[in-house]
Amino acid sequence: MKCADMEWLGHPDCLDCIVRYNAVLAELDLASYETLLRSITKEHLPAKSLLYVQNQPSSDLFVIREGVIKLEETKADGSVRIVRLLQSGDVAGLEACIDNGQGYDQSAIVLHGANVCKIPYRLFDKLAKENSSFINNIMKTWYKQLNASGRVIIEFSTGSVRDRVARVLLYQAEASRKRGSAEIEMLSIKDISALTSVAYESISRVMADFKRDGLLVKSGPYRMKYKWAGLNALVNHQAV
Amino acid sequence: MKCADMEWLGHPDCLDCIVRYNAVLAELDLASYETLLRSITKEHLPAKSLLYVQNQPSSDLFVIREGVIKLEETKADGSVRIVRLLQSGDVAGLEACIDNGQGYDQSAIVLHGANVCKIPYRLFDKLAKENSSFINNIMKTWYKQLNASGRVIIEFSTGSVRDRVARVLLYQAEASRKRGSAEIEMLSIKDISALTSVAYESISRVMADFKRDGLLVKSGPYRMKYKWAGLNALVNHQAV
DNA sequence: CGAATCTTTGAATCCTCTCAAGTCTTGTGG
DNA sequence: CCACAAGACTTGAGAGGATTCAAAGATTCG
Repeated sequence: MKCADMEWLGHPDCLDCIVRYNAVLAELDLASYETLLRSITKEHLPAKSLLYVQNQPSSDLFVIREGVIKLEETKADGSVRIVRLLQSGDVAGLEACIDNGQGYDQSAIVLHGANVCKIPYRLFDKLAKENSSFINNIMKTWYKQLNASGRVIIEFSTGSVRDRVARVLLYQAEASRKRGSAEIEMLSIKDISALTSVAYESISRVMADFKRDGLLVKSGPYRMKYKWAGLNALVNHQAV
Repeated sequence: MKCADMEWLGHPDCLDCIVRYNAVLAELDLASYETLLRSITKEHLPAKSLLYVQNQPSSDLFVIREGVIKLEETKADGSVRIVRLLQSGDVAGLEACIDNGQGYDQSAIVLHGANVCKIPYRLFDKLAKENSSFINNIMKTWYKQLNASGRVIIEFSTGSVRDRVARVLLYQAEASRKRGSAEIEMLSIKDISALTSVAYESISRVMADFKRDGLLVKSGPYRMKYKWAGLNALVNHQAV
């Protein structure tokens, strides 16, 4: 589905999305906008589809609008690890653009369905050359995102299993809160396992505890309601 | 010690260092170089001194020439974690410059003594404004550094204690190899503990094993010789 | 040389993993 | 719309690794 078909130009959603989340395009004049927006496609991707594959030559970057995307990295020894989770507003595949289409660092996999905007690398590159502050802003945003998510990953990889799972849930909850929702889109137990480096059976046990304690209540397929305060207390080792 | 005093201009060491490691200044003409280099100071810092402190307003960035610097982050609950190790050629404090002097993300602490080049943020900023490709290059370099070190940190945080310690040692060994040395500047057991989130007693036990097996031999204060092949085999779970 | 700090080592406990056997979901095809 | 197969999740029990607490032994630096 082409942007033009969607009346992207001036589409409040789009402007809001790109400008707000990347704070990048504010300085471009409208003509540049038009060029930019017309070659962006808006796509719906079903569960388990691939945005891109690790090491493959890169041609696009993506802005996530809805849903959760996991970035999986396969190491030399064949083990797979989720190194980041992307949600609404996050950008996927920028590393490849920065590196001139040399290849993606990870594979990007849709969890339970997602809406994304696909931006051709060529466009990105052109825009970067025409407007030098564009790439500076992108880089700053990207740096912050990378830095923040790096910290998150460390938190998912340390502490007791209980703490780790609680932190993953809180991370999910935080994103859902921003969208004004009281539900989270559940990661599968195996995904949480790949994210935390914990055996999936152990995750299952902890999740069962959380449900017993009423911290989590299933509210639909792949959906759960959560108790923010309770999870927070867990992570900070306080009484509820 | 001012740059001018050290005959920095044209100093092969300096050109080599900045140009080679950051691939950033190559495009600047010599006049720009002169402005730049004169306000850079070269400093020797003793063990345990601070390059900067977390959250303090930032005014400088640093290029590490010799020695090891640890970046420590204190979390809200008071716990401290080493989130990165910097060695020769790495850049410290760039995040603060990108964020307009808003404050450093971590505290940077010298381990056993270090030589660094201190670059005022103002200079950096000025240069960035005068030369738009400057900051792009810096960002690319920085992105790669951040990305690589993020991956390293994950490796330090997962797997058995034995694996983690071996990976830390290998990481150190790799840096020492680049300098053409067969020794590593040892981290203290507590530093390794803060880096791997493992109890320091457990680290001690593993290190004792390594010494018993001849993988490590003490060669001076804070110095050790290492067996590359043996450590590698450990991490990859192969026989030696 | 001596105080402070860092490291080693032991033993008991606790946590997490592994293996194994079920149960529950989800989505597909009749 | 239901039934079934495949995959996801749960739960138990035992083994092993890591932490903790405690006390003694090295190092380093002034």
